[in-house]
Amino acid sequence: MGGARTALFNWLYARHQEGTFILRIEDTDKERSTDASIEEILESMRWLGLDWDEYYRQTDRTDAHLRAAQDLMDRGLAYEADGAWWFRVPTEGSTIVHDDLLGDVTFPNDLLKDFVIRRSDGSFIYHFVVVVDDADMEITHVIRGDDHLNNTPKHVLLFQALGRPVPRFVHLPMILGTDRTRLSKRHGDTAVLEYRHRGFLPEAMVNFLAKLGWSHGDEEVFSRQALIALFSLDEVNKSGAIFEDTKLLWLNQQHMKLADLDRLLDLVRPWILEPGRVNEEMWNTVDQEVLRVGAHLLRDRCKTLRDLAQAMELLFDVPLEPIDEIIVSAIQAPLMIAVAEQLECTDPFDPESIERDMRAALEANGATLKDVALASRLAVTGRRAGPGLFEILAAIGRNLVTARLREAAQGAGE
RNA sequence: GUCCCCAUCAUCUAGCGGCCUAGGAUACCGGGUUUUCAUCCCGGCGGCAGGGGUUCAAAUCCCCUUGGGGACGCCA
Repeated sequence: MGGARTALFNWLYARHQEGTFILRIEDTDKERSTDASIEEILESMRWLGLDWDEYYRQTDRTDAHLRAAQDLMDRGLAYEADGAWWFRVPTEGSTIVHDDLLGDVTFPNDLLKDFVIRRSDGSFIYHFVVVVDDADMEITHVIRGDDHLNNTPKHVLLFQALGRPVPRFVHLPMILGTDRTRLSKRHGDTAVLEYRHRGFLPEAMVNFLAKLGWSHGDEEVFSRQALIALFSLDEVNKSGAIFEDTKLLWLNQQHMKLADLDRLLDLVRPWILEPGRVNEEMWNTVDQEVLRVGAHLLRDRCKTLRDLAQAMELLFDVPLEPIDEIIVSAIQAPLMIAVAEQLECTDPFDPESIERDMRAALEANGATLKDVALASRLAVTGRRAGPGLFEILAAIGRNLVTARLREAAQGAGE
């Protein structure tokens, strides 16, 4: 999650500046960097919509690393010991890191020790490779996590030894878990893709992550375009933030309300099909307008795509999965039959006509809407709560509505 | 232990010396709207870690303490 936030800030900065966003996989540790772990990173980036202009793996650039290391050896700035190549750190003076966020941070050199740049097996160490790559790729801004601040003097020294300009640094504060320690797999860090699985919208995740450390006055809800337009390093915070998903849930709801309806339907589709009650054919043959209107009515009370999918199931011709018990009294049953009969001829089948005809039918039977409102809602939707009765009836459609009314009336008193 | 960073409500934060008896958002609690629920609107709860300075004036600047985090690998 921390990596995603770092990637996002880099991406926002690059896009805002209309610069180049390079995705570089730091795979110099064979143990850590597997095809699966790299694929997860790529898929997370794709899901979040963080598109890249160039792509590298550091291990693809070994030739360049070797040339740079050999250069240091040739000039006596590095030496070999125990089969590894070591960078010689000056014993005197100090190294200053100019950080655009934190200001100047001074590290006495005598506290730094010589460090390995090339392992005895011939592979290179991250600290060395990252500097060579940044220099070769003419990276202007190094925006990364706070945990790298202590490594930065090493990097500065290497840039200087290589005779290359030192880029600008921005060290972002850590994202903390609810236990206040750095977010890690052991302490409740959830993979980015897990949030996709939980039914979050990528733009909500992006909005949330952006706000974790960046703020723009009192504004809370940002579209991707707005973030690109407004993002500025000047508005980045210096202190660590705890990752709590209560606000993420709220943001997701906000973005679901903002989302284009057709896109929302595409996104919610897998969740509706997943339980298996609604199949592909039913999805394809149902009136699209039913889905659009239904999604529009239902999304106001949903936090995630999962919630929405569960709610939208009632739009399909499948047995209701009642959330609340459907209770129809012996007195209500004939009234509901009368309503069903009336609705067979209601035309058009829209909220206004339904309300008018329903009230008329009830009045003709000496009853009022109040007598059957809740029972009808339960019969047709399987729950006590939901959108306006006439709106949801109209959205569900005549056939399902009348069938469910009759079915519930028949089961009355059981 | 050594070094580095950070410090405003439970959480995310605004604040860059006077506009602050500290503003917004989430969460929570009330009220309104809604035939229901949600949305929405209104209100409430709740914080400048502590102590010294500097200044006419400090949440804002400086120092100390405390607290939190991070780094000290032939990991990144």
